[in-house]
Amino acid sequence: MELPNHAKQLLLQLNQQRAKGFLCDVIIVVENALFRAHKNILAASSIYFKSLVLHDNLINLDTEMVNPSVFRQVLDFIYTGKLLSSLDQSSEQNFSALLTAASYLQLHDLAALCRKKLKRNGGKPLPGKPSTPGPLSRLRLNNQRLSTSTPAGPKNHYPTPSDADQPQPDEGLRDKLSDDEMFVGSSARNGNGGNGSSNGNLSSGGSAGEPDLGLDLSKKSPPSAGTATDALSPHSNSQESPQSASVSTTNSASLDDSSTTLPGLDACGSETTDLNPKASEETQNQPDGPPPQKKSRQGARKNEWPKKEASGLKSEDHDRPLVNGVIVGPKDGRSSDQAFQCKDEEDAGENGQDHTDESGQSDGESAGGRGGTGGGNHSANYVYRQEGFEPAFGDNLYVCIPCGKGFPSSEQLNAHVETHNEDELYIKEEGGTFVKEEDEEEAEDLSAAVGPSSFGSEARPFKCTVCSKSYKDPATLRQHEKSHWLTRPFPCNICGKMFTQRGTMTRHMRSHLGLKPFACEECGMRFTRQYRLTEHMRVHSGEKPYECQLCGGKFTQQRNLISHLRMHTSPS
DNA sequence: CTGGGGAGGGGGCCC
DNA sequence: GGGGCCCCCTCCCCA
Repeated sequence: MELPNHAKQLLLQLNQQRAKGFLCDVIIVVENALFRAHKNILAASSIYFKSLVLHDNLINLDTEMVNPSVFRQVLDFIYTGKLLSSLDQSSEQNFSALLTAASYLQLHDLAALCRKKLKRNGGKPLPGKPSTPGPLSRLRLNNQRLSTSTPAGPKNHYPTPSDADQPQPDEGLRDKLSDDEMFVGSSARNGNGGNGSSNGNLSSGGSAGEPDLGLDLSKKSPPSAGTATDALSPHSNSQESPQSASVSTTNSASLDDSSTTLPGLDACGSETTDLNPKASEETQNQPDGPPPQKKSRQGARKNEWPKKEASGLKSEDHDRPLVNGVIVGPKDGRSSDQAFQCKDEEDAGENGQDHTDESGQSDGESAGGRGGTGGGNHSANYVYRQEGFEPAFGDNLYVCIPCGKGFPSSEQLNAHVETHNEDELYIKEEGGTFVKEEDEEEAEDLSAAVGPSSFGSEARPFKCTVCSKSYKDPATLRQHEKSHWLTRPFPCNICGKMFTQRGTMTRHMRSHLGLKPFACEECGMRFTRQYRLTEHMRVHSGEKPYECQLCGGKFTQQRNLISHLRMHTSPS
C-alpha cells in the first residue's frame, strides 16, 4: 500500500509553508537578503546545511559564493527539485553561479544538474573565469572547515582574502570537488583582494575587510534559566559547529517568537519579504509564559515591532548597497548627532537623492589603527543634507565636512573627498570650540537634577584632540575618537547603517533579526537588552526610584523623570 | 482634542 | 566585547 504522490504533496506543502514563513526555524542571510526555511529540509538536502543548522538558527552565507538571486533559485530547487530558471536566469553565467553555489553548499544533485546543463550548452563548463571572483579558495576554505573537527580560527571569524591565501589543501575534501569545481582555482587571490581592501596594512582592529556578518548576535543569555526563556540556549554552540568559522551563528530561539517576524529585507523581492500577518499573529499569540498584565497593550506593542522595522527599512532601502552613504552629522556630542543622522538619512531617502552610488564599501577603515596616513581608498560619503544647512550651501547639498565645501552631486563630493588624507578624516569642529547651546544647558541642568554627571572630577589624562573630552584610559579615548571619524567603521550588513562601535552594530543587528534574549519572568515579555528588562521589571515591582524634586512625582524610568522635568522647566 | 505619564525601541558612548 | 547608562523617538493610555 502506497500513497501516490505522497512525497510530492508533502514537498508542496512544505514549500507553501516556506513561502508563508510558517514554522520556518532558520534564517539564511545572503548579503542583505534574508531567507526563511526549515532546518529539516535543509539538513536533508545537504550535509553542509545539516551541520550548520544543527546548532544555528541564523546562517550567513559567503556572499562571494552565492548571491541572493542565486540562493533563491537554490532554495527553490531544494524545495521543489526543479530548477526554475526564468529567461534571464537560464544564461550560462547563471548556471555557473548556480554551480558555484551548489558546490559551496554541497548540493551535489544541483551541481550535477548545472554541470550537465553547462556541458550541453557548450562543452566546457565554467569557461574562462568563474562568475564570482576566486571561488576556489573559498571552496577550499569552506571544505577545509568542514573537514576539521575543531573550528578554524576564532569564533565567528569570517574568511578574509588572507585566509584564502593560506595554502592548506585538504585532500579529502578536494576529492569531493569535481573537476569542474577544481578548475576554477585560477585565482589564488592576492592579499589585497579585488574589492578594495587596499590597505595591506590593516590593523588588528580588524574591522576593515572583515565583513561583520560573522557576528554572534545571540551572546546574551537569559537572566535566569527556565520559564519563558527556556528556549534560549545560554551558550553559543558555534564552537561545536564545524562551520562556525564561516557563518554567524545564533542559538537564540527567538525564532519561534513573535519577534522573528522579519522585515522585508530581501533585495530580490522574493517571498522572504512576505510578512504574513496571520502567521505573525499565530506566533505572537503563542503563550510564552504567563499572560502579560496589560495584555492588550503589550499585544499592540508586539505588533508594532514589525511595523516599525518596516518603516525603518523603506522599500527604497532595498535597493541600497549594503554599505551605503554615510551621513555624518556635526559631532558636538551625543544626542544631536543621533537625531541628525536619522532624520538626514530618511530625508535623503525620501527625496530620492542619490547618495548610494559611491564606491560603497567602507573598507580600509583602518579601524583601531590610527597611525596610517596612507590615505588610500576612503570611500567616505560626506553627504550632508540637513535642512538648516541647505540655504547656506545653495544647491550644493553635498558638503564635505572637513573643509565645508559644497557640491551639487555625490560624485563630485566623492571626487573631492579623495583629496583629503586620512588625518583629515576627523571632523573639524568649528574653531575647535564648542558652543553650548541652550538645549544642552537645559539637559545639563536636568541631568544634574536627576543624578551626578557622568564626567566626574577624577583624573582623565587622555584628552581628545578634536573635542577636548578626556578619558581615563587610552582605549576609551581611541573608542571615542572614532566618533569623529567621517567614516564609521562598522556597517550593518543588512541595512548598511554605519556605527562607530562594533557593539552598537551588533546590538542593532539583533533588532533586525528579532533576537530578544532577555525575557521577563513575570509576563514573558522579551527585550533586546538587559537594561530594558531591568527597567521593565520595575513595572512589576512597582518600584519608582526616580523622584521629581519639584513636585514629588515618582517615576519608574529616569527618562520619564527627565521628560517630566522638562515640563517644569519649559516656559509653557 | 490635548497634555502628561508609562513604556518599548533604537543609537551613542563611556566604562 | 559586553554592560550600563543616557538620550531621543514613538506609541498608547488616560484624565
